[in-house]
Amino acid sequence: MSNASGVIPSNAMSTLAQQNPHFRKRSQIACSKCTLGKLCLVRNLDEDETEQFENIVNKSRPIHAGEHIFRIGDPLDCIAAVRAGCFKSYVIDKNGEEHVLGFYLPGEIIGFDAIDGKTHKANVIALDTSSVCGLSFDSVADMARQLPSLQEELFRVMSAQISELESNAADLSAEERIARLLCSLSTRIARRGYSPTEFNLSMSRRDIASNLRLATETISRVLARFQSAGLIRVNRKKVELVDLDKLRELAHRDTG
Amino acid sequence: MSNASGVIPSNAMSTLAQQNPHFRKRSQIACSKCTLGKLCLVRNLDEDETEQFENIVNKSRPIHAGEHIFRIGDPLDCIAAVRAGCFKSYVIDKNGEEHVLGFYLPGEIIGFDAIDGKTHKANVIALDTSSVCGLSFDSVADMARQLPSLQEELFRVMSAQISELESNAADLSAEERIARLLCSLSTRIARRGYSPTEFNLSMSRRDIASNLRLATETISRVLARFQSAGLIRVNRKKVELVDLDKLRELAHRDTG
DNA sequence: CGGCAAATTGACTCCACTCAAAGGAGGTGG
DNA sequence: CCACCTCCTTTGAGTGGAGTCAATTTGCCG
Repeated sequence: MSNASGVIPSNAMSTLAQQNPHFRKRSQIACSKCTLGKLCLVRNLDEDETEQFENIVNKSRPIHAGEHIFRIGDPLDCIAAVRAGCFKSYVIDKNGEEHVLGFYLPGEIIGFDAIDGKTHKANVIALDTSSVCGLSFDSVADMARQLPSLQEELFRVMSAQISELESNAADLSAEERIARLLCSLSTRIARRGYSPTEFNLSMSRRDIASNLRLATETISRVLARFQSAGLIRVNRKKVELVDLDKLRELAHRDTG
Repeated sequence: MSNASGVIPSNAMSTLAQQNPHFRKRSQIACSKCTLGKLCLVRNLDEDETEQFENIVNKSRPIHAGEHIFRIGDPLDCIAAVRAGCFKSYVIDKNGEEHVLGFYLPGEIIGFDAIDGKTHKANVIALDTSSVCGLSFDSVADMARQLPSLQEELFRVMSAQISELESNAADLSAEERIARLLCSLSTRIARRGYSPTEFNLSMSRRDIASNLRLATETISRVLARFQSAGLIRVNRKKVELVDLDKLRELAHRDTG
């Protein structure tokens, strides 16, 4: 499947964060007052530092489901911190097949893969109505040299992404992979104070399948199997994790 | 398979880079005179900066095949830059199965996954007689705040690792995965000035299989198939890439 | 209501795994 | 130096989990 609909070729995109329409400077909501609170890069910054940080943040306008914020080849103007909604990153292989690399929830940073080579290596598209904060990477790096705890946080988040990707490389069965994704979403959603056992799957079955290297039909079948085993209850996009412990057990094959 | 042979439990390991026997300060070979030259983190440092950098580097003694330099749970004293030889990183899952996360060649940095959580997330073992430079991560980070090009290089290398891991997540056939590994090794070996078409596989078939999420037998079979197709010539650890172009074609399914 | 895409369900296929066994290669001890 | 042992690798035969193909159902939106 190709993403047909007359998309803007990436080289038509602007090359500066300030010019990218998604990341234009807007009426600010101070980082210190952001609902994400301590989930973002400002985690360990004190009041003064947070204020400093706010100066390099561009809040975006609302982004509608289906809108791209990055495309492969875009120059690394900025990385993005998800404020609300949900994104997926993906590439298209030479057979025209889409491959979903990952999902991004509020508080997570998109674009670390773009630092090497200074161009984005994946397309990133909103799955829900969303918003992001754009961060000029150069400015963040500059500021990180002044603020040790910002640099530390950057290294930490990148390191966590490396760990996460390494552990995703494991050779798991379809059930294990799906259990793992459900648990991962649960944890990440819970961090923001929402229910860890009841949430919406913003992504389609096809997106899940692509991300987990499975067929769409397998997702349906395994979710049905989980449901009849009493592990979850699922209806379209709504899932309830009935037996989170057992799901976690299924998911965590690692760490001997 | 479990790694039996009376290994030192990780908590018996020392907690400071200076105490870790692998990374004791030794007779220095200056970074500026290192055979790796511009492959290491000092890539973009000028003469003075390189000299400064040398002060935080601990060269290791020779490390024999089968020796560990990190174990899961070890505190993040230092990360390691491979000087010579070859390493693999791996975890043991709860079934006692080893899973190989990656291979490391000279010039590559081991341990970025340890920054988050400040403990190593994988075991790292030498596959050949090897040596490494130990870098106290805290010192590197401190210095990165003084030297913009060091900071840039750190971000760049971590970013590259994220990209690499993302692209490894693709759903490839056994042939594609093996072709990709061969091409990857070829490129990384060529960077150091050695032949891109003739080299040694330091790792066993089993290690390759584990890393690529395949069975050992599949590695043998596919290599045999590649050989009879005239793509490679292989004898035990020795491989010659006869038709590198066709291998690359097989490997690069990505980037549409 | 009608049209379309997403999701589900069923039947069959195939790639890679498992099980099994036979060759090498390298190391050790007598 | 050779016999022996062990581990790694290769090769063969059969199995199974997930994919493919196809048909149907469901939900969504104009």
